Amino acid sequence: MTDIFDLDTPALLPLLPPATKAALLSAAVPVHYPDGALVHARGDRKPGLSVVRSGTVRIGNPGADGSYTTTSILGPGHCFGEFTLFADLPRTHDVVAIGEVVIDQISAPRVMALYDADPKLGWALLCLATRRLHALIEFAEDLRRLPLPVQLAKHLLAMTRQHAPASAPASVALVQDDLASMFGVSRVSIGKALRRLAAEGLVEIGYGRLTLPDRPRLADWLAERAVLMPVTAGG
Amino acid sequence: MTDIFDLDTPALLPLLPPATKAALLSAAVPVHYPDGALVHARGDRKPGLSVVRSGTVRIGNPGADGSYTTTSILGPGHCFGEFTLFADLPRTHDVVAIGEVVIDQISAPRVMALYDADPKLGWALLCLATRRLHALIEFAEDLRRLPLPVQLAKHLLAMTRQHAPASAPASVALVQDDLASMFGVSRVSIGKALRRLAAEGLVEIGYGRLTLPDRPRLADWLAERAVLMPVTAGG
DNA sequence: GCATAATTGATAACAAGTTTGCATTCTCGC
DNA sequence: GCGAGAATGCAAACTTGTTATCAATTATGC
Repeated sequence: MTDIFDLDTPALLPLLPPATKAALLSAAVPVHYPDGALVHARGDRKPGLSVVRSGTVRIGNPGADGSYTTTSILGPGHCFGEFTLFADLPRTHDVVAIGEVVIDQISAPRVMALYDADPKLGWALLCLATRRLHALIEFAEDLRRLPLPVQLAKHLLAMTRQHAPASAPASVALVQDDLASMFGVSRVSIGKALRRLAAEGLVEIGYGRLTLPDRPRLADWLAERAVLMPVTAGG
Repeated sequence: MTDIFDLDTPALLPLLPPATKAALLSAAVPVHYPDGALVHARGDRKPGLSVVRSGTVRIGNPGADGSYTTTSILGPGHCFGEFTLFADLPRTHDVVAIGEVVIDQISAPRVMALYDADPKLGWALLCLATRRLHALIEFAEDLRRLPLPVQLAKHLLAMTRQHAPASAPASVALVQDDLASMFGVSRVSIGKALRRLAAEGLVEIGYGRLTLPDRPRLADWLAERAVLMPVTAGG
C-alpha cells in the first residue's frame, strides 16, 4: 500500500520528464533506513531534497503532551524537504521510516544546480507545491466546517481512489488510532464516527481494516453533505 | 493596514529582482474594482496570475449554509491565482475587493513565457508556495491542537509582527465577526476567548479594535503554551 | 445633540468531542 | 487450541463551542 494519507497529491517522479528524472536520480545518494529510524527530525538544519525510492515514511510531529499528529504518509516517488530548500526553514517535521525504507537524498547545492539547468524541475516542484497547498486548504476548510463522520468518509474515499474498479468494494488496512492521529481527535470519536457510517452501511469495520462496500453510494452520500462545490483538476 | 491575516507569508513582488519584477508588471493589465466587486469566483476556469497593486482583497468561500470562511486577506504586492496555472485547477476561492482595488492581471500564456525566460520568477513562486504551505500546515496543526484563546493570541501577535518597535503596544482594526470567520468559529466563542485574554491583561478589547499592550509578555505567555517547538526562517 | 446602525456582552439549551477506565473481541505465534 | 497482546466497544463526567435571543455600549451622520 502506498499513499494512505497523501490527500490525493501526486508524487514528484511521475511529474518529471525522463531526462529530468534521470538527472535528479543520478545526483542522489540512496540511503537505507530500518523500521522506525528517524530520517529527519524537526529542527534539523541540513537542507536537501529527499525522494522515497522504496517503502513508506510517516511525516508528523510529537506534541508536548506526548500526542502525535500525522501530517502525511508518503510512498515511492514522493518527495519531501522542499521547505529546507525554498523557504529557508529547518525541517518542520519528523520523518520516520515505516518498515525498511530507501531514500534518495539530494543535497541542496545539487538541487540548485539542477534547478538552474532544467526548468522542468522547477515546474514539477511548483505543480506539486500548489497542489499540496490546494489540498491542504480544502482539508483545513473541511476541518472547520464538516462534522467528523463526513470528514472521515471523504478521506476514506480519497484513500481508495486508485483502487480499481471504482465501483468495486475497497478496503484499507488502518487502525482507528492512526485515523485519530490524522484527524487530531480521540480514538473514541473516531470509533463513534465510524459506527455511525457503519450503521448506514457505508463502511464495514474490521479488525485493523476498514472496507467501503459501495463507493459510488458513499460518493453520493458525501455530495449531499459537502459544504462547497467540488473543484477538481482538469477541464 | 495591509495583511490582516496573511499567516505572515511574504508578498511576491519583494521576492523578485528588479528586472523580473519590471518584466512581470509590464506584461500585466491593471484592472480597477469597486468595493465589494467579485474579482474571481470559485469555479471560474480562466487561468492567470493576479497581483494586488493597491487596496486589499478578501479570499474566502461561502458555505452552503450561508456562512462565510475567510482564508486570507491580501494587500499590495501579494499575488493569487497560482492554482489555475500550475495545478490545473479552476479558481478555488471567491476573491472580493475590500474598498477600491487595482489588480494587475497577467494572462496564463504571458506568465508561462516569463517563467521560461527568467528562472527567478519560478524561484520566487516556489519560495512563496513553500512558505504558504508551511504556514498553512502549522495553522492546521494549531487548529487541531490548541485551544481557541491560544490560537487567537498567536495570530494577533503574528498580525502585528511588523509594527515596530516590537516592545511597543500595537493595535489592529478588527471586528469580532471577522475573527470568527477566520477561525471558523462563532462570534460568541471569539468573544469568550478575547475576554479570557483580556482578563490576563494580554489584550484590550475596543470597539472594532484590539490592542496588545505588552507583546513581549504575550509572546512569553504563548511560548509556555505552544505544543511544538517554534521553527522560523533564517538562522 | 440625537437617532440609528454597528458592535459587543450575556444567557440558556444543546451538540460534539475529551478523558478515563474497563470490558470485549480479534489475531497471531506457539 | 490457547494465551498474550492488540484493537475495538462502551459509559460517565466534563469541557468547549453552537444557536438564538436580547440587552448594553459605541460611533457616525445629520
